[in-house]
Amino acid sequence: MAEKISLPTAYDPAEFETKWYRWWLEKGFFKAHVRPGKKRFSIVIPPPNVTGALHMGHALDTTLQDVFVRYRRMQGYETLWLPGTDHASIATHAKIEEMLAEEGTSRWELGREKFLERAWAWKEKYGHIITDQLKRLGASCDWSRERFTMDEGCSRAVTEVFVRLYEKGLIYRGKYMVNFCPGCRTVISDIEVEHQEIEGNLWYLRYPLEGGGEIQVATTRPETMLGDTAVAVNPSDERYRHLIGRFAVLPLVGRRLPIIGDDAVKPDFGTGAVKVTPSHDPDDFEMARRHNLDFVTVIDTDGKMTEEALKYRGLDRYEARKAVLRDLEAGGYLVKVEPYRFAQGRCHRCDTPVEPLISEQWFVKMEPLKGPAIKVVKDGIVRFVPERFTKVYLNWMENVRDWCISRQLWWGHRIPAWYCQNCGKVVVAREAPSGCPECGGPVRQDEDVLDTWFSSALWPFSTLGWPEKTADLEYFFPTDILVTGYDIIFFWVARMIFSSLEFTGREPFRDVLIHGLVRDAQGRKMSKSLGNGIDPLEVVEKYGADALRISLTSGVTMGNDMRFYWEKVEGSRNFCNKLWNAARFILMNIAGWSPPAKPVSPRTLEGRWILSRLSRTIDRVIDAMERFEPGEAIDIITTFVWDEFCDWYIEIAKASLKDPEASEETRYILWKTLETSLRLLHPFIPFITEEIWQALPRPADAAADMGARESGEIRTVPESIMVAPYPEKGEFPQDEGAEASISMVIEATRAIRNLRAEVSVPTGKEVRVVLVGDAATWEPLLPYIKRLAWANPLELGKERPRQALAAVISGAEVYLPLAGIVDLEKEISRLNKQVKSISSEIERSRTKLSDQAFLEKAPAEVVEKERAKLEDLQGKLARLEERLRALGAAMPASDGGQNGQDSGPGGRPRTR
RNA sequence: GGGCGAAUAGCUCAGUGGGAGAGCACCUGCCUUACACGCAGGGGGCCACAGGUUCGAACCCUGUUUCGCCCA
Repeated sequence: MAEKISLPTAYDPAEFETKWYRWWLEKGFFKAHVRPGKKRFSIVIPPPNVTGALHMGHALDTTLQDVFVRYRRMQGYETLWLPGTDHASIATHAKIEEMLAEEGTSRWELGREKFLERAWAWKEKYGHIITDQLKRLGASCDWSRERFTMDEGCSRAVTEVFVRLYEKGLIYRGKYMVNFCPGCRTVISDIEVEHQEIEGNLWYLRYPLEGGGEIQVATTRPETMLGDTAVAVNPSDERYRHLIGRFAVLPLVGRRLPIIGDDAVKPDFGTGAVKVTPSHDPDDFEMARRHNLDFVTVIDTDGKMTEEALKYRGLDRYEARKAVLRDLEAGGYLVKVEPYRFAQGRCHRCDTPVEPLISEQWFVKMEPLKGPAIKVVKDGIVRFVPERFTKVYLNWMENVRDWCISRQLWWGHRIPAWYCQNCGKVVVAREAPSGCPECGGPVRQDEDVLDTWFSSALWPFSTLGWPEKTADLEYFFPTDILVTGYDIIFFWVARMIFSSLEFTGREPFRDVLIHGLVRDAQGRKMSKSLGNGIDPLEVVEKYGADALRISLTSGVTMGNDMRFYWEKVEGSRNFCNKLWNAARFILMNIAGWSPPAKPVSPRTLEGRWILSRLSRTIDRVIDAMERFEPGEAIDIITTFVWDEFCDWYIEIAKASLKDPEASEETRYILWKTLETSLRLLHPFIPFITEEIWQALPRPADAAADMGARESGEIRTVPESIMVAPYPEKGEFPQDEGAEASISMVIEATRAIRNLRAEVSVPTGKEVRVVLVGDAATWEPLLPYIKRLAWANPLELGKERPRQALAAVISGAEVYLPLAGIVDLEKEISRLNKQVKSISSEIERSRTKLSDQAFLEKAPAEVVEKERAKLEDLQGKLARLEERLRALGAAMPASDGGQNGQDSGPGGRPRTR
């Protein structure tokens, strides 16, 4: 065994990933500059929660963004990817409160000021964790522009927006039915309520009528009966119509309840008569306003019963339910209980059942804002990719209700409203007023903060300096694309659109790329409670960031969910290893060689072929990228690199390198194809491509080859692949002749390899092969086939060896002569099998070509293709049958046309 | 109740009008000095079902079934 120099034969991403990231940062390649007049590409990151840790969703979102960012940057766009984090009001609040609870204290005990100190300390300590994790993935963000939703600039934008909306009458304060989450201890907006079907009960209650009789009502929430102020029926309901205008008496309480008629009552629900609790049900709230009913609040914001609940006061709402039911039953008011499925509203964040309550809150009036937000999408100025999400967006926007923006929390942007302690005047202002402008009395600021999404709605322009007219805003806004998951279209995307239109007069971005969720291998959502989440950093450590990036993009369709599989990561890593080893092979063979300054036009067949294939690959990749289909783009490149470059070109090149005539060109082609493939791949797998690219030799005058392609701008030699130009269409010539020839080489090689496998001739072992075909056509191809099929000697013969295995290909036959060991019977049956399958294909093709309608209506090129196919098949069949005859086989009862050559395309249809 | 998506090889998924594909898994043979994280070869599919449009349908239309998601 010859000594082997111990080169790293397998690729080890841990060796270089962090090194290159640090270097890119040092070099300032991520930094964007305002260059008026230059084409630019900008994008803002969906800011992850400061408190969070990176999960697969972030990894997917980040990878997709980085792919587009690096692609455009290489294409010469001045590219800004603005990073940052979100203060995540409720989520952070919960974390801090949890921490305080562990210390045995609470936010109430600490007070607002101290609480905020703790929160900021937490943010300073942990806020960079998630951004550091993004760096591990290779995110090429401009970190010099990193923002935080509660930093000074963003906070100023928030105040400005609030004040302007208030002054325009688009923000108002009022007492309405809102969703209160007893778990988070704050009001939440409509979209933060998740409706969940649960198995509950429907209780039938008997309410005595004044003046005798009774009326039965059904409810899923008996404890709220303490707050009833009416009983309602549908006015067209014959059963109850006569009762409208009379009164019922509320059990346990004794209140007089008017019986009213309202169309909102569904006659088929329960008994058709419903109790009306205006303070604790949104529908009842509306009904109460229509009928001027009283409001009695029996549940407070802790989820406990109020004074109005009389003897039940202080009880938790579910305890109260038990107590009320017990008393109702004791009083004979409970008629029956039925199991009943209904939708319960739960808090998006903590899953606690929300409590509908009447409360004074701040709202954004949506009616005037929604029109432009609908128009900009309908007009195609903002486009959703995939397109189907347009409908989701429009449907929501068209039915949007006013947005409750105040939250009973401390961590966040405090509402810029002050109340006069004397006259009660409300002052909304950019700066804290020193006193009441009306009466000079002392003022106190509103205790509440704003919904987290209020600030993130401004993200694309607040981060660029709005409301100032900054150079960044001028140059980089509107941004180009937004990449995010379908789960936050309403929370975030929609709100950015109307906010941006209102305050900048422009759309915040042009294309909204919506991706799906990363699920676990069983298709379940990854979640903390299930414990089925996969830490992206663990994947990076085991397989490298590049492998993770491939497995998150490859074969994935925008908008569809995907599953995470370790096997897929492994396969992705295997591709990296393949690329690595191809590079090793090439580097070994071009050691000491310098690439020429100018592109070389290849003269060898294989050189013309691979550049042609490369050229087609570039076309397809660019098309896929422009259609926002990165999953398709990466597959196109990997297939080219693995299946064409490595499996065929490099194998051919092993011989060409030894040929003095071809070796110089072969080195060039190896280098050029690798170098171009690396640039194609860079947006997807930045680390390994940089590592290899840096090891490649550069042309003496690289600018001539790779730079200076944009008129008016002379580029210096790129220092890094990330600022090297992305391959362009038309960069390499396409050569149909070379492609056709190499296709023949491949077909012949495969046919021979099949025959070898048929008789277990091991790979690499040389055997004699005879090829029968047109000499002028095949002669130049023989050297390739000889090597690739280990066919030696490979004879271009006229004689067909009898003792041989045969295969028929387009325009030739190949024979594997094996004197004495060919089992004639077996060979005949093998060939007969092929006759059968070809015959049936011929049959199908003929039927098609004899169909007058097809000939007339199908496009000429389709018909022509079909004719060529039939001709090829018939040629193959004729030669197969000839072979069978030569072997002395009885002709099979094949119907494929013994005179294949005679029955031309479109020949008379055969009937049977 | 309304809307959307999915249904294609054992598994995970590509494929939007013209010869059913990939990766993994499986079977056979190879450590052919770039790569065993590999090479060569192979098996495997009434493209959910029923209609329709079309010369031609996995693909377009209608309906049905199953699963999932969103909205109310």
